[in-house]
This record gives sequence, structure tokens and C-alpha cells, in this order.
Amino acid sequence: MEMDVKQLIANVLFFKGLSEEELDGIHRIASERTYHRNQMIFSDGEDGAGFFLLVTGKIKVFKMSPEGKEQILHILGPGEPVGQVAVFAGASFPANAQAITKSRLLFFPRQAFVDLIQARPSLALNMLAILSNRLREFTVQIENISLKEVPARLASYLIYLSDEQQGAECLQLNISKAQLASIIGTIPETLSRILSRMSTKNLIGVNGREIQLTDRDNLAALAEHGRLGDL
Amino acid sequence: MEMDVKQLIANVLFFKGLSEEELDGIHRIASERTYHRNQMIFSDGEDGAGFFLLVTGKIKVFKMSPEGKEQILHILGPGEPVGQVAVFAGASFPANAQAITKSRLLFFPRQAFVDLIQARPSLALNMLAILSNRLREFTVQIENISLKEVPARLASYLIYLSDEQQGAECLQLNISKAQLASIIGTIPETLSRILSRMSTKNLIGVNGREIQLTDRDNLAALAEHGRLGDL
DNA sequence: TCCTAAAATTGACTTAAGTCAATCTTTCTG
DNA sequence: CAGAAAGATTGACTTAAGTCAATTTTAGGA
Repeated sequence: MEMDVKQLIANVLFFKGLSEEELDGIHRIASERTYHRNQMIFSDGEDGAGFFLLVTGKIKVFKMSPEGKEQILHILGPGEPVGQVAVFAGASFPANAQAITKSRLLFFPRQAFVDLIQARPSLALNMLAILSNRLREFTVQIENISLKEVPARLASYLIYLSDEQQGAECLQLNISKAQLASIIGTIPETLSRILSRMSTKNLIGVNGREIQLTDRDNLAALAEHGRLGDL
Repeated sequence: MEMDVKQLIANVLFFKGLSEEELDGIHRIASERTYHRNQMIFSDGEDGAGFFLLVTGKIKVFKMSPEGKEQILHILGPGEPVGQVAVFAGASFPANAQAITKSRLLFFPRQAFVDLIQARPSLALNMLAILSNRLREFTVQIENISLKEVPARLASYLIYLSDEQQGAECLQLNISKAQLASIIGTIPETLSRILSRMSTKNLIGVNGREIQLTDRDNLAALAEHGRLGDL
């Protein structure tokens, strides 16, 4: 257990390049917390006294409308940090975070962590890289939501998933379709309809949570320009 | 001219807390560039050898669809950095940047700037704060585009503008309505219609680029929950 | 000041995608 | 294994917002 955590800290990209004792120091300022499935980790606007590092499990970060529709900002897995924005600016969390599965997280109190960064410039650069990547992802997400329609967003996300899995032709969704809908900024009914339209046009094959990318080329074309009707 | 630039560097929040000689060092690695109205500063996907600091003028950062619709990510004014993401992650610019008015920018080559940050942890923290703020703004933007309809987004943006101008009741738009439309993720026709509906309902008064926030309360309510039809 | 080009507005029409409600299916749990 | 709950699908309908085209208004340069 203890070793698990140290092992994990050492492997996280964010702590790359630190010495044994530095890793020890990091381990010392962190405290471990466990969340059950569907438990909230923090809420939009809440004061954040530090940030989290996901050890095991899966969590979603999302915004929610007063009417109850949610927009997922990202799904995070082991090794990824959450809630850093509150540490470096504004002090409040900019969104909600909730465990999708039972999850273990490490909590790093703000001041201790800031001190650590002051002492180790390479940590700062790692964190700058992480935040920069998130910004890049957000620009893509804004582009998708604002400039593309749902079929193109879906195509784009399927290709992204496939790339993530080394370009596998057959995807195994590891989230519910309702969550997939929320990620691409729509609702389950619409997602359902478009999946079936895409499979009618032989762009994909759908079987429960298993999706075959049958026609990657047209899928990519759809993701960039086109409308589903044009195919 | 020389003094102008040094003066500006010293006043930029990002360089806050640096000594005279450090500011000199920063000034030395930067080179100045001028862009005329509508000139592109960099393009989405282009390789970024460094980042920019806006000295005078106004620029927009935006994404563009193949069909030519644009979504503005932010409008930047004097003292604000642009293109940092390319320095810390991925090397390519994540969006387009274009001068809205004649603008002067300082260019900082990547390596020299990274070295500077390594040497001065407080600079790193400043940059972390800036990136964190941008992330926070993006979460709001995604929330707005995805979870609110156009009237709510417009109301929300008008209030934001007013807050920025110390809560002034009478706003002077300093961008075109087409640009305002692009910021809130719509097109000029739709914006025009909604402005007139809002003014019919006495939420605002419109006179060219001058907008009166007549009924701030209902405007705020609209921004959060409601639909324009409900008022 | 006039005149042209850009910006903004208005109307008629289309459409993507949301809502609501009914069913079907899968997946757990008792 | 059954039955309930959650998840997913389908149909009928509504609607916000986009398109296209025609004016009107504004503003900057000759």
C-alpha cells in the first residue's frame, strides 16, 4: 500500500526527474482519500485548499446547468492531477469532480505544494506543460462544440479514442453512452440516433459498448468538414 | 520607445517582483514586432518558436471552421501574453491570432524564456497563475456554449463586460458586433435579433455600439437560468 | 461633404437537435 | 433466477438558431 503510492508518484509524468528523497518529501505532504462510485470529490465554486492526484479509479470533471444537463470537461485516469487551477489562481475549483468508479486520490495542500515548486523549477515546468496541454484540449473542445455539429464531434471523438488505443480499429467504450453524449456536448437520445445513422452508412459498427471503425477515411472526413447527410 | 518597452515589461503582472537587472535580462531576449490591422500573428497548428507579449493594440485568438465560421477564444489587450501553450507543450500554436488594431508585440524565443523561468521560480508561479486563469475562463466558455442558449450567453457576456468596467451601467463596445457574435458563439444575424428582443423587453438599451444595462437583475437571472421568452 | 464599402438589420425559410413519452434491453442484486 | 433499476433506443413533436437574400445604416477615405 505504502509502496504502491510511492511507486505511483515516481511514475507520474508530473514528478519525472526527481530524486528519491524529493519523492519522499512529496509523499510526506500528501494525504490519501478514497471515494466510492458517484461520490463528489469537489464542486464548482467550492474553495480549494489544494489539489488532487488520481491514484486508481476514474473520475469526471464537469460543468452543470441549472436544468441539470451536464457537460463533461474531461475524464481522468490514474496518474493525472485534478484541481490544480484552484492552487495557482482564484482559490476556488472551476468545475465539479466526481468519481465514476471507486477511486483513490492523493491530496496535496496548497502551500506545501507551492513551496515544493519554488524549490524545484523542473516541477514548475512539468506543471506548466500539464496546464498547457489542458488548455490545448480545451481549445479543441470549444472548437468542436461551437463550430461542428454533433455527428462531426462524435466522429472526431471516436478517432481520438482509437488513436489513444494505438489506432485500434475496434473500440471498447469504457464509459456509458450517456457519458459519451455529455463529453461531445449532446444528450443520449441524439447520440443514439446518430450512432445508428453512422452505422447505416457503414461508417461504424455498433454492438453495445463495442464500436468498430469500419470506414476510418470517411469518418475522418466527417470529423473535419462534412455533414453526415453528404455521405 | 526603448523606455516604453522597459516600462511596460516592469508593469506587466507576469513580470511582477523582478529586479532591475532581471528586467534588463528579459528585455534583452525579447524582440519587437509590429502588426497592422487584420494581420495574422500566427496560425493554428503552426510551429511556435516562442511566445508573444502584447505591448500596444488589440488582438483576437480564435478557431476557425472549414466553412469559415470563427469562434473567438479571447480578445487580448496590452500586457497580456499570447502563445505560451506552444512554449510549454506541443510546440505548435493551438489557435489563430490576428491583430484587430495595429499592434506592437514582444517576441520571446522559447529556450531563452525557459531558461529564465528555471532561474526564477516566481516567474514560473506567475505563469502558472496566468495559465490557470485561462483554464478557468475556458471552463466558463465551454459551459456557456454548451449549456446555455444564445440570449443567456449574451446576457452573461454583457454583465462580464460591465464588471470589467467597474460595473458601469452604460457599456461602450470596443469591438464590432460581428466579433461580439463570434465571442458568444453565434452569428451577427442572430445577435442582432436577440439584442432587439432584449431591448423590447427593456433589459437593455441599444444605440450603435453603446449598450445600457437597464435591468441588471433580470439580465443576471437570464444569464444564469432562464430563457428570454420567460420574461 | 459625398460616396462607397463595410457593418448591421430584417424577413422568409430550413434544419439540427432538443423534449417528452413509450418501449426495449441490459445488468445487477436479492 | 426473477424482478427491479438503470441504460439505451425509437417515435412524434417543438424550437432555437442557422442560411440566404434583401435592405438599411454607419463610418472612413477621396
